[in-house]
Amino acid sequence: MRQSKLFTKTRKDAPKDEVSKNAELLIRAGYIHKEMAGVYSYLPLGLNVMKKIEDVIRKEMNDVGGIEMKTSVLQSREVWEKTNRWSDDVVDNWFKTKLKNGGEIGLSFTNEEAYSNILKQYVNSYKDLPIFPYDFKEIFRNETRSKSGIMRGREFYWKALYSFSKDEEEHNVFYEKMKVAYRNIFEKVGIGDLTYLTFASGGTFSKFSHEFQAITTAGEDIIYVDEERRVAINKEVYSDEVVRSLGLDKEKLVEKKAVEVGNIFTLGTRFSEPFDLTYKNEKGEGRPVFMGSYGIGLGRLMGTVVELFADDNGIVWPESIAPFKVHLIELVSKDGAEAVKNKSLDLYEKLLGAGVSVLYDDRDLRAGEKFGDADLIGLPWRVTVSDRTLASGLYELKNRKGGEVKMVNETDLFKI
RNA sequence: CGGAGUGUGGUGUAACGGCUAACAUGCCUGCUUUGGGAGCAGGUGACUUCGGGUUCGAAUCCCGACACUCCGACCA
Repeated sequence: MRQSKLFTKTRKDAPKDEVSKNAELLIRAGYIHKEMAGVYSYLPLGLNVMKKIEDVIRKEMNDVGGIEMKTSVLQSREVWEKTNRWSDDVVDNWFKTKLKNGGEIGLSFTNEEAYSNILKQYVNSYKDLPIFPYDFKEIFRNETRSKSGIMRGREFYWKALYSFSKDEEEHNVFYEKMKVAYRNIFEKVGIGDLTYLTFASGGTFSKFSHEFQAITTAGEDIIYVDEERRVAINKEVYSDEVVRSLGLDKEKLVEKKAVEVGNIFTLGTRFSEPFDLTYKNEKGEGRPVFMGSYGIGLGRLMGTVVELFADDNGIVWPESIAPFKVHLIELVSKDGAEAVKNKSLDLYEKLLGAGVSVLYDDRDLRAGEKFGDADLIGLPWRVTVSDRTLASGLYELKNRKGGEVKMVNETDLFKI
């Protein structure tokens, strides 16, 4: 896209009401707009990143058999009363509102009820299972204190998948697949090395749930990491007994701050029972469906990536989720303006033709400003066209992450 | 929800209880300049979050509300 058409602008000053690095940079670079504490609008660049993250997750979910759908944001009181989670005494962070006729409804704050209620209508036989529906959706939580920029909001976008299996055994097979799928996701968005499968409290149906914790001081959780085995224990369940039961060596565990970028959880029959979500087995006997839940907060993931890779000059996106792959900078001088513009436009169109996403800085600004913006916005590759490059017949290519600059011809540019 | 702090042009800041609320940046005009946020000139833009109070006089002091940030509790 032409940057002259991008209505957002960068700013030099950090917003005074943000301390967290992710929000500060994302606002300065024009990715997001703060509406209120814990609530952000996603501007064109920000939405672009969210979509990229969404695509990465969607692919992995589909690969393990996930089927995408979308549950409603407005939630019925009746449905939630079945699991005893409507009352504010039980769930204290509901956003609730009223219908004109006086009926009370809630804004979705998680999806177990919605899925169980829907699936009850379609699951009758063992032949219908297992199934793995999921959605991407806005979730609302009336947090008493939101913080850390987009990493903990009152409104956030997540992916939630629910598994519906015949029994625990079948569930476990899928659960293990999801561990792999999640690992792939975090690998692809560039935080694989820093993300640890973490044992956390499991609730009623399993000893542990599993969190994916990315190491960052911006995180809110404390975990104990075993570097060799690539696993960790959340402080909330940490004890000598747990360490022993997992076969870990207490001496090797290192305490780290981390952020939970995903979690997978065995629900068992906790939701299927109240909804009477059962199926008939081969013998015609009714059996409760065995469930699991698998969530990833996309905004939090985006914020985590910013926190982990940003440098003093701005954001540094991994290629997989950068809003554009290339930042094409044209630097026009008085004499060669037309030649540079023609060459830039030509390259812009060739790149687009080759399927490369490009942010083309066609604005009439000075070099320093354009470079500063490019660093702040953080696209992986910066290509500069100017009198100089024209004279050499080469392009200047700079890698945002490593910072190395080289002059390349068009063929090599396209190779890279 | 407990504790602490803050609220001033679009943005970031300044202003002892006392002149027409200042500076920077942004934005607009013109000139000049063109490889790391240049320069000059002119211009635009704030009833100082809201509501009360004290005072001859309030951005400034007091009370209340709201908002935002941080620490804690809680949570993906």
